[in-house]
Amino acid sequence: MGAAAERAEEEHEEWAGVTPDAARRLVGAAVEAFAERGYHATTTRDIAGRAGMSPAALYIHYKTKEELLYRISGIGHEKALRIMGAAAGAEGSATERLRDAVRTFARWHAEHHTTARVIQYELQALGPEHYTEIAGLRRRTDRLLRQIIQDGADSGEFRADDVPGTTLAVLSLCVDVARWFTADGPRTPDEVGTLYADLVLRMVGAPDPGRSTGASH
Amino acid sequence: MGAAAERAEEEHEEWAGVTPDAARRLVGAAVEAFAERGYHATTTRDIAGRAGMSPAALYIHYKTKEELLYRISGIGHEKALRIMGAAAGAEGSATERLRDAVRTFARWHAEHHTTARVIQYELQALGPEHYTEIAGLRRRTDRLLRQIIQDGADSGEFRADDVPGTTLAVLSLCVDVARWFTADGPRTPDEVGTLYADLVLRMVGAPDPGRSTGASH
DNA sequence: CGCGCCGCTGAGCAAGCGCTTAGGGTCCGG
DNA sequence: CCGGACCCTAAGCGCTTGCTCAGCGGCGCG
Repeated sequence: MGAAAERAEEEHEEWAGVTPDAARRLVGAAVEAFAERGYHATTTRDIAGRAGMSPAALYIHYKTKEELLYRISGIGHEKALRIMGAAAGAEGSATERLRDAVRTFARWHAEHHTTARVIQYELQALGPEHYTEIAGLRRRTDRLLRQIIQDGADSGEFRADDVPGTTLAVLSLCVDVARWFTADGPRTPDEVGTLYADLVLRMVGAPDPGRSTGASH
Repeated sequence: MGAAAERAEEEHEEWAGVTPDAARRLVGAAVEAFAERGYHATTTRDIAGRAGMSPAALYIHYKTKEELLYRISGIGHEKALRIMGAAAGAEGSATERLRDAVRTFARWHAEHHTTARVIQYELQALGPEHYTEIAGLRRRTDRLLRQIIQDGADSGEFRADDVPGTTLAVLSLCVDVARWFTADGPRTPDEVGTLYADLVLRMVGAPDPGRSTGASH
């Protein structure tokens, strides 16, 4: 399966793993609503309404409104972790892996900016034990990226005096895409990914000639 | 007045311009609460309680809870704009101005991370006309930074193929400091500012030798 | 001392919240 | 034809929310 087909499949139904159908419609509706107004400003009546059901129907599939957020956060962060893992586990130099990591990670945050906004900015609304569980996924993502940067620093490809600080900055940069990105903006998710990969490679002082050609059309 | 004295004065009373005393205590309490739990999850009873008053006292000084957020946003974004303006208006090369801009802007977002979190991440809770007014301040800040980067690109100091995109990334990086920074973390606001200035200068391909010496103490 | 004013409180209202419960369709195996 | 499993809805419960209002205490002024 080619990269394009793979991406199309991922995109087609982001919540394909959620069954039955009504439960899936509810997650979709909740993501939309949470991203637009925030978790606390969203009512269960609003979510149910968007999914085309009565308010009570929500509670057949989810115990509480918080559980909905928890499911969304879990699925989303697992996806983010898999994206980072694919880039980190690939073969190639630290430069190549970092470029791929930033490009795909930033692109995902743009493409799925509603989901990403929810899972990155509404975390504090989770209950304590759900929060720590999700925070664990985040830490694993963080460690994967840090390892790439550490590898590049060790091999001399990168000039990174402060590896944890640089990791933090790169992650912060990618995650924040979810905050400002809109589908009607001037940039496509692909362009954001490419731009960010270029910027980050320069940020870590990677050798320059490998830069891609930028926006192409 | 030296830089240290100036910073100490700014810090001493962030809301010094707000009178009378009770109104100032309310803004302080509101910023604290909004930053911790978010605007919608914060109750007027909580704000009043933190300020040591009854819930009704809030409405003597502010018409609505939203007006409190509006005042906070206004003061905060004006401060952010002044910081960026000071760096942009200073004399020196684009490199020097960009370093100064990123250093002070990121440092402010770390030092006043509670305020910054509120003004940067709770904007959507503002009413429509208050929102557009605050968005205007943000656009002015954005333009100041873009001009610095444009100057550097024009003079050949920077290699920035995509000036608006680079501006967006730099701003995003600095703003997002407010999300992850905590006072008990491993980095001081000063260190964050210095680190970020170094990272950004490399990101725009500025000549390297000007890098500062990093953490100093 | 007396009076008005300003800042504040105690009590509470209407509305909206998350969530529950009793019951009604619709389908399938027998 | 029946009976129950499965989804769903209408109605509404208890509670909290943003906000209001009548009234009170202490201060400055005459």
